Amino acid sequence: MSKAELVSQLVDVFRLYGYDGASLACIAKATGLGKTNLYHYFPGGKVEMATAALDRVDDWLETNILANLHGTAAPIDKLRVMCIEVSRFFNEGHNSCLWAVLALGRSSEDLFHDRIKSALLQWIEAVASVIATSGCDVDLARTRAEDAILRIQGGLLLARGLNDTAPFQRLLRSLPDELLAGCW
Amino acid sequence: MSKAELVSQLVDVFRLYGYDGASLACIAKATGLGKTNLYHYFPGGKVEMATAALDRVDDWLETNILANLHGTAAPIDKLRVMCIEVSRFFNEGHNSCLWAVLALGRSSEDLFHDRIKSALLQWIEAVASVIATSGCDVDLARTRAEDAILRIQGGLLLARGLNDTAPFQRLLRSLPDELLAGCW
DNA sequence: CATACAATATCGAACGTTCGTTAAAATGTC
DNA sequence: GACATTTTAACGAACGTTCGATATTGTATG
Repeated sequence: MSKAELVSQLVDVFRLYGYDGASLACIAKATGLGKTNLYHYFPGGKVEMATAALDRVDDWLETNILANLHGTAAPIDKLRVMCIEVSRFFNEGHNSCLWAVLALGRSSEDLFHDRIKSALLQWIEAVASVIATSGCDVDLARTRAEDAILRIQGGLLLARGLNDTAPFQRLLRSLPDELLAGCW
Repeated sequence: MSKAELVSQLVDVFRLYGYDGASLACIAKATGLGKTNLYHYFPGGKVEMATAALDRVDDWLETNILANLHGTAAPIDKLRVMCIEVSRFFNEGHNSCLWAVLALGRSSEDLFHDRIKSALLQWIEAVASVIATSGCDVDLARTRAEDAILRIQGGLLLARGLNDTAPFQRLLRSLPDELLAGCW
C-alpha cells in the first residue's frame, strides 16, 4: 500500500472514531499494518498520523474547493461545483468532517485547533469573495459565507446524529442559489 | 456539593473533553471528588456518568425548550424564547453541545446514539409544529425546523472551530423571523 | 549473472503509564 | 452504633511507544 492510500485510511479512521477514540490498535487494524510498522511511516507517533490526515484534508480543500472558488467561472457555477465536491468528499453525508471531530474531541487548547481555524477561515473567505463578486455587499457576503460553512458542518453533524443524510443533501442542493439570492 | 451540581459539572466536563477525552482522573479533578468516590454516586462507572449528563440535557430540553414550544404563545414569540434559552444554555456559544460531542466522539454504533437521535427529533418536531401552526406547509415547516437545528449545531461547531461566537449569536438573532418568513 | 551490502519494511515482545474499576478501610454525620 | 461519604491501595487491561530482530527489496561491485 502506498503512503497516500495509508493517509486516506487515517483520515477515515480519525473521522470515524475521533482522536482519542482511534487507538493505535484501532488504527493498526484499520490499515492492516502492525502498530510498530506505523511508527516507521510516522516516527512522530499518533500526533504525526493525525497531522498527516489533516494535511490530506487541507490538500483536498486547496485542490477541490479553493482552486475552483478562486477560478474564473461564473459565481453560481463555482458554488455549484463546490457543493458537488463537498457532497462527494463527505460521501453524500455519510462521512464526518475531520475538522469537526478534532475540534470537538479534545480540550479547547489542543494541537490541531490553529490548523482547523485557518482552514475554515480560508474556506469562508473564498466563498465570501465569490458572493461579493456577484454584486453583494461585502459584509453581507461574509455573513452568508459563514452561514454556508456553518450549515455544511451542521448538516454533517445532523446526518450523524439522526442517521439521516437527507437534510445535508437538501442543503447542498439549495445552497448555491440561496447564497446569491438578491445579488445583482 | 449536591448531586445536581455534580451532574452539572459532568455535563461541562464531557462537552469540553468528549467522552474518551474525559478520563476518570480528569473528571475527578474537575469535580473535586476522588476517582473512587465517583463510584459511590455512579456505581455504573463512566457510562452512568455520561448517562446522567445526558439526562440533565434532556431535562433542559424538556423544561426550557419543548414546554415553551408546546405552549400557547404566538409562534414568533415561542421561537424567540427558544433562541434566548439556547443562547443562555450554550453560554452565548462558548459551550459545546453534549449531543454533538458524543455523536462525533465515538464509533457510529455507540451507547448514546439512540438517545441523541431521539432528543434531536423531539426538538425538530416541536419547531416544525410551531412553524406549521403559523400557516406554513407541513413539509416546508419540517424542512425549516431541520434547518434550524442544523444551523444551531453548525453555529456551535463554528464557534469552537473559529474561536468566534459571532456567527452563532447572529444566527440566533435572525432565526425566529427566518423560520416564519412567508408564512401567513 | 552472481554476490554482498545497505536500505526499507514488517514483526513479536515488552516497556512504563494511564485507563476504568474494585475491595477494604477510614472518616464523617446523625 | 448505623449510615453515608471519602480515602488508600491495588487490580487487570489497554494505552502510546520503543527495542531488537527478521524478512524484503534495491543497488552496487566482482
